[in-house]
Amino acid sequence: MVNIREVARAAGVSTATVSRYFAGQTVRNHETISRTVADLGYLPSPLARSLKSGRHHAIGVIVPDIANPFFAGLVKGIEAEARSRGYEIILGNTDEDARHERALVASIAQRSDGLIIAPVLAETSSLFRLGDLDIPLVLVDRDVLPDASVDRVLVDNEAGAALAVDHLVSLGHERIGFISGPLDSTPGRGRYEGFLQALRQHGLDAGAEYGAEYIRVGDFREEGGYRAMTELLALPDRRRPTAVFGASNLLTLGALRALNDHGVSVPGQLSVIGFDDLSFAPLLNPPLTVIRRPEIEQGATAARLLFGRLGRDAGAEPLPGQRISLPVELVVRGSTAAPESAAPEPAAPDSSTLQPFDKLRELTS
Amino acid sequence: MVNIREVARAAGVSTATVSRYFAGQTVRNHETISRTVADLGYLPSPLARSLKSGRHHAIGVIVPDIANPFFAGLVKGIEAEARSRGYEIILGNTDEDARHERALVASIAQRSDGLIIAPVLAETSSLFRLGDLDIPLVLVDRDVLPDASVDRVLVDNEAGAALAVDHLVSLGHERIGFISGPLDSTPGRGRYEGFLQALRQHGLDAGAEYGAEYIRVGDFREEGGYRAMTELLALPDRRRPTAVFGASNLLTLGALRALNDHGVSVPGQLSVIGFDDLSFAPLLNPPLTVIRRPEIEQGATAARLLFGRLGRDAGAEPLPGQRISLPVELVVRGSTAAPESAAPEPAAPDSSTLQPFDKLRELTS
DNA sequence: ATGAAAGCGCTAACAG
DNA sequence: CTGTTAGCGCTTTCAT
Repeated sequence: MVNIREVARAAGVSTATVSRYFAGQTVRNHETISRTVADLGYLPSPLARSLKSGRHHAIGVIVPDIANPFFAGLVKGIEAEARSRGYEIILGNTDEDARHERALVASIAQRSDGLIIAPVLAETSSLFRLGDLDIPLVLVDRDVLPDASVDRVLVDNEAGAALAVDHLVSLGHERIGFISGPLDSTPGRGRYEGFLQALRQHGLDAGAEYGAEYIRVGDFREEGGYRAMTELLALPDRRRPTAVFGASNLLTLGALRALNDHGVSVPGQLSVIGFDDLSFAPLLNPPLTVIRRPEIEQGATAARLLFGRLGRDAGAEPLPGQRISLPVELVVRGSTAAPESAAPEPAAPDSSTLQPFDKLRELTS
Repeated sequence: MVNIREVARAAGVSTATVSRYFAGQTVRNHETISRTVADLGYLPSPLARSLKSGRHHAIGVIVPDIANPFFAGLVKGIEAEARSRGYEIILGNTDEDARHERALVASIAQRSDGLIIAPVLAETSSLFRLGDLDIPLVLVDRDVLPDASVDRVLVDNEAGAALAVDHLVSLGHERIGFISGPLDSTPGRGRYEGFLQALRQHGLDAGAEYGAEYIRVGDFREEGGYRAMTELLALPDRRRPTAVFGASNLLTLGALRALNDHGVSVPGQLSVIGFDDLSFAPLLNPPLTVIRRPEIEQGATAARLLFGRLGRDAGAEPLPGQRISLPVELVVRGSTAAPESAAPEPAAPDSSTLQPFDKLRELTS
């Protein structure tokens, strides 16, 4: 690797002049230097520059699972925004593991100028001390800290859940199952609260009894969705829900799989709506009705927030932590419809309808 | 940021001793140093270390589209493997743009010890000079270079395509459409060749005429799949294919969307098989039969190959470029079945069958 | 406009 | 085992 000294020597100037040349300052031997640089194929070492300047020109991005389409989209949005400013992306995948996350944050924070992180779902107590970081931080998707000095990009989970309930109620549903995410995470909690509140607003029972029957709380994984749906299907026939709201894409996918396996037709026997759109949601069986949130935009927004802080002088007065809430929208596709009882021809449940639920008991025992 | 000098002073030793302490060498004042480091919260600067050692402890990963599930899985596999060795991942997203790719390679190569790249699909001439890089390189998924000194991790595209054809032929199909990727890319070309060869092996016509009718060549994007499928559907009824093989996940998804839009039932009127599995393929309408290749494993393999090179002494004799081909497998789900004509009751095509194709002409005009 | 020189934080001879 | 010192490649005063 050719360095600045060799260039300086070959061009007959000092290293300082070559450095100034690269800084865009006017130098006498512009031409000579330019040619020498090209001849030697010289490139300034980013490492040495960083050591001198104290800036890495890189930002860290830490997500729970890059293979989850939501986070992949998030990263894509961040990458584009960072790249356009000449910044590198250092990627970390926590696998939804708090210990792992702590290690990643420690390691990546040392090599970047700022961090965007979608924190692991876990008790607050087990969380790394984000406040200890000495670089700017932007939290995405999940809000885990009371610390006022970090930015956050979230979506209006309450409004999203309410949108889902409104939609189902307007179709005539009254027994609505809810497959919830963990309540100690903001998305999980927010969608849960939004669900209950919307239910009450529609004058539907949302008491403890309702919760015990129709609400299943789990993690955000597909397996949890499968299990929750299976449990809901196991309810006595007359009390089983006519619609189900899945609190995340994976949860909903799991529920769909359970429905498939148990031969329950959607939306014929049961309507399904999910939180989070997916590129392939229109191709699902049936096309999935969802609450959509803009994942790429969420990433881009987080990046812009971060660069806003990075651009400020070190001496400037500290910005208070911003909290940006992105809007969600209802996308109606084929998986939601009026409940059977509300159909024009209220066909008495025949054996083919009942069978899946009977079969179910064996499966869940 | 506290540095090594402050630690040395506080502990009453020289910086060299502190450095040795961190290198795991035996030092007299182990205890004192350990305590001082903890008190001051000292962490060695990776930047300074790298400048000194010449190693970044980071590898670059460049993919065409991180939001594509295949590449997301690939990155996940690489990340896990790198992380377990204490290496950082620097991520680049080319958006399938050769110019963009060149810039990314130039930028990322300067900040990492090795590169794993799934190259953009483009004419060879427009490719960056990978040979010019002075760090190890592993090519994944797509093979673009004659250069013998780089490693490659690919899958057996020919065998995969043959697997798909075998499956369709065994079901009784004889007019098989093929939605191909670009022929100037190895995956595109390989699957194309495999398709044709398998056809011939089954004694089916695979001449120029066949190609003109049943083979549609495009890019690897969903939109291309949609268009190709639309064109295939526009063929005169008696000559239209009874099955279609999509050369990539996006291509197949696009084809499925076209089929949906035109009201063609799958596999009733047309069987569909795709290259690349997807986590949600079982949930598609209908569950998609695919040729599966292991994306996470492909990423992990690429990373292992790269670290194999990184671990070698600079002086060691250069390893020849390895070429690892990972196996593919057929996963039969619901989107493939015997053709209509082979069904027990060969129902004469009625208007409902014809309609979509008639409607089609308007749409494609 | 330019060069000499100091220094970012660390490691590795070298001499003890 | 330990301290002194040079130096990784660059930028930036400080003079000139």
